[in-house]
Amino acid sequence: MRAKTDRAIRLMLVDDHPVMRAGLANLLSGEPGFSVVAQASDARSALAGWREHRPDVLLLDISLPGLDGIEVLRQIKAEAPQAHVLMLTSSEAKEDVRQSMAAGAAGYVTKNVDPDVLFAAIRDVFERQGVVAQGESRTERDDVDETLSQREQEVLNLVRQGFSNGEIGRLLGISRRTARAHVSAILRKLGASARTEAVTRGFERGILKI
Amino acid sequence: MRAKTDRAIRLMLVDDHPVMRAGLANLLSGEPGFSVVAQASDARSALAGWREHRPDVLLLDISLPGLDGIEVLRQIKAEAPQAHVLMLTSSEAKEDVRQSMAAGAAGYVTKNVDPDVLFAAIRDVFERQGVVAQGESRTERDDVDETLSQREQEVLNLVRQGFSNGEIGRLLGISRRTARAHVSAILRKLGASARTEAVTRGFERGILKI
DNA sequence: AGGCCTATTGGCCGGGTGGCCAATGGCTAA
DNA sequence: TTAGCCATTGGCCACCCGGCCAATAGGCCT
Repeated sequence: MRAKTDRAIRLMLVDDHPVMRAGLANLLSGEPGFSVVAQASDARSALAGWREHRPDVLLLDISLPGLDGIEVLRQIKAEAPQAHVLMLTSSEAKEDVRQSMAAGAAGYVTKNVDPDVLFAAIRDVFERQGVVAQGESRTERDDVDETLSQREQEVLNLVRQGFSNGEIGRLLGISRRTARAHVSAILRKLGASARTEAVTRGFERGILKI
Repeated sequence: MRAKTDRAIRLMLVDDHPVMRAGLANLLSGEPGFSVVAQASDARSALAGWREHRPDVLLLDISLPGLDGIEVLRQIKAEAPQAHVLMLTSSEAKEDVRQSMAAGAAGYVTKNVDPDVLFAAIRDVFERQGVVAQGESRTERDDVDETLSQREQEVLNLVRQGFSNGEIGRLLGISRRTARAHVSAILRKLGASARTEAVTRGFERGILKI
């Protein structure tokens, strides 16, 4: 089932949890065909390490100190569109999946899949390129996925801070009425009956981050 | 630095991420003095496995499908108060630390510590018993820690769902005015200026869970 | 016993909320 | 080009919010 070359697949791991990184490195090193050539725990060193080692496949976590993992992905794809990046994260939020795929991830695997699935995903990403093995999600809901516009996300981030419509208007340089219109759109799209519930939905869907 | 006995410390791992579990098991097995005797990925099998194997130290994650890891901890301490349980989780929320320690955890280690620290924590928990190696937290804030009362948490959980004070009153069988009083207390304790912000703070502090 | 926290309830009131009506211009996918 | 979404703005209006005033009662710690 493997490609023609028998060189091990050169991997780089990026995860902000040393325990997870060490465990993963151990796990992958024990699997024939894989070779962990670099590791990083934050965005800056992830980019530096990737440029230096140019791994065959980059395993990228989303929650990182400093820059977002997705932001790292964007930068890497910007300078090397053919890069193979496999998102490996705990986040089951649709929003993260959506953004990752939009940013050019070769795959998206949650940490609640079996190691075998991860191995297979890595091989697939390396050889064929593609594959979105997403794993079971227990928090996922099958809501209609109404995406918030840029402006609406901006407004939601002010709503979560407790700002009133008037304040939001002032902060964004628009009228109070317009802020209200955005909030109404947010409520409709998130299926919320009040701004308070909209904030909750925002967190649940991964639109808002802690 | 080790105890008098040279038997390996018998460990049980509970984490809902197979990748993390496998990695941890690998990592710990490679370290002399540790022996992983059992693993579990959910609350039910965690309790069953613990009863069967009675490990020297239980490494317990908090986010689990079904019951909370803290709930598992409570049940275990209820039937075996001398049990050594080391919380090993990604959560840096004060609330989780507080509840874990209150429930009798022997230690609390976040996954963003180095493996060596984890090893040391396990040994300490086993031998001396105690130790709260908590690791750096990047989201942690140095707020005053005003704890919400039971009733207030109950109210906050209704607030997050978008209920009005009147509805909360009806749902809890109290007057609208009383619900308001609780909300006011919540706002004061969380340093929020509006219920919307209170919800955000709730998520940030780990009082509310996604 | 006195102090402090919690839970409970009341009224007054300025300001905020969100649904409904309706309108404009820009941009994009079909 | 036509349809649809997006961002923008306006008024009307019933209802909700949260601060401030004040009060009663139980529990717990000193």
